[in-house]
Amino acid sequence: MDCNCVSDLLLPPVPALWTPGFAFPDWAYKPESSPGSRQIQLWHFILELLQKEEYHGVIAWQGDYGEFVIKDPDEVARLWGIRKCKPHMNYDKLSRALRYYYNKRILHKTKGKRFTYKFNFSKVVLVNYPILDMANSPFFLAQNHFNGSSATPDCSPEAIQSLFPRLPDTGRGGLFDRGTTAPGPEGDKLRLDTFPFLSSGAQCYTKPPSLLGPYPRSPSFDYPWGFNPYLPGAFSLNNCPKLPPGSLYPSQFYPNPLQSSLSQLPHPFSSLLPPAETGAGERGVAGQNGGANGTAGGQAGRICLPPYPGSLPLGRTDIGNGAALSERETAEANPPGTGLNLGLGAVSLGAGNGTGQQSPTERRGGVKQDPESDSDLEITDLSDCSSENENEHEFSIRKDAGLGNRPQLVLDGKKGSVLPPITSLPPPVSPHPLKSLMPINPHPPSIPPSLSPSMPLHERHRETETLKMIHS
DNA sequence: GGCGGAAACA
DNA sequence: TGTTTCCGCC
Repeated sequence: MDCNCVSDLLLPPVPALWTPGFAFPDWAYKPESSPGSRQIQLWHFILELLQKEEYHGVIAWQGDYGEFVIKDPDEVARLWGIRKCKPHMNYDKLSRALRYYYNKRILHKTKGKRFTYKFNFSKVVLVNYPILDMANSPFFLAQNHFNGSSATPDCSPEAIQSLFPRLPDTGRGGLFDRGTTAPGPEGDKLRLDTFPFLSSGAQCYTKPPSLLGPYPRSPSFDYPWGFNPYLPGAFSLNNCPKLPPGSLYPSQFYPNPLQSSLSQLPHPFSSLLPPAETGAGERGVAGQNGGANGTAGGQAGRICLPPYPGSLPLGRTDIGNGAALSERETAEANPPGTGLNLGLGAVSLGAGNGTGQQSPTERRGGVKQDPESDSDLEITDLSDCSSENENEHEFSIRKDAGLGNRPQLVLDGKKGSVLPPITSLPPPVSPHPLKSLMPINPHPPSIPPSLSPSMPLHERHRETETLKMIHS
């Protein structure tokens, strides 16, 4: 018998990149960091409850940033038990599981306050999040605030390294190049050979080319942390927990996304910026300076836009610039199926929908909330629980209503992007990712025929000399 | 209530 | 690996 328990039902029916609302992206289910398991983890379940207004009676943010109080421990335990098909779950067991997070520094207890815990968001985000978006994550940026001091989050190379355990340890093979420069802001550089998508030959860029259109992914890189930056939405802001407008999260904890530039980050992320980086508007210009060889002044780790002057419909993927686009603008710039809108999606919070909300008490009857809901938080009755993963299919092409019945690519149990219609795919024009940054149908360059590469060199030279004479 | 050890489990 | 279960201790 199928398990009507929520272990399957709660998984987003579509890649979270596409899921509107304050849904957690795929990484929240940790398929990468928990190989072989797509089961929801407790900390994420807690976050889910916290983001649902209807559960504010049982659990809610309270006190310092990241701090929450379990108002109804039994109910939270019951919900968790439902989710995990553990009918005998209770708060004692749940709290033991929460204590398990202490060591992992995902959570810690607020001493002196009953049933009160506090998230270490920097850890939560870091563990699951690619480094660049993490840098732009309001959770991460707000870490300073909720630490209750001006202390910076632990961004030491050791800390970063510890968060990417699959990478080789620090040192020559580590995340950071050390030893060649003195300690300090310039002392430890993210190694570009560890992040091939940051250096990629002669130039550098901030966008995974997949966001700009398909291209032949060859040669393929090995991404040691299991995160492929070329996967759709890998760098998308939509791929990180969204700031629900008017939501559970006090607005003062979330800086204006326009201010959420890397420059706000402490070392070592600040070193990722080109010098004198001030605003998103100048990003492209700065990018031209640093785009020539992937370094700036011999320093590694600069991130810059390619020196392509044309506007790119990048939507929200621009670091520090993405929020400048409204959802509508984003949607218009990247209509579905173009292959350009990967990682984009409407964002709204369930808390604001004002319709169809059920209290936890109402849910106890096992009535599933809004079947059309994108939310993965749909608590159902335990009575049909039999197994946890019977409905999981590791390899499949599935159709989901939310995607207009377009087939969704599912590889190795990991949901991928929606396959755009074949007709929408631009021709694979270049094996090099950067080439995809160029317009698909660029205007023919207005260069004199003498500079045409098809002309033999000596003829070109002669033509050039002729032109010089004419000009003089 | 809160903590952590330990064993079991999937 | 991430819990779940049990337990003794504070």
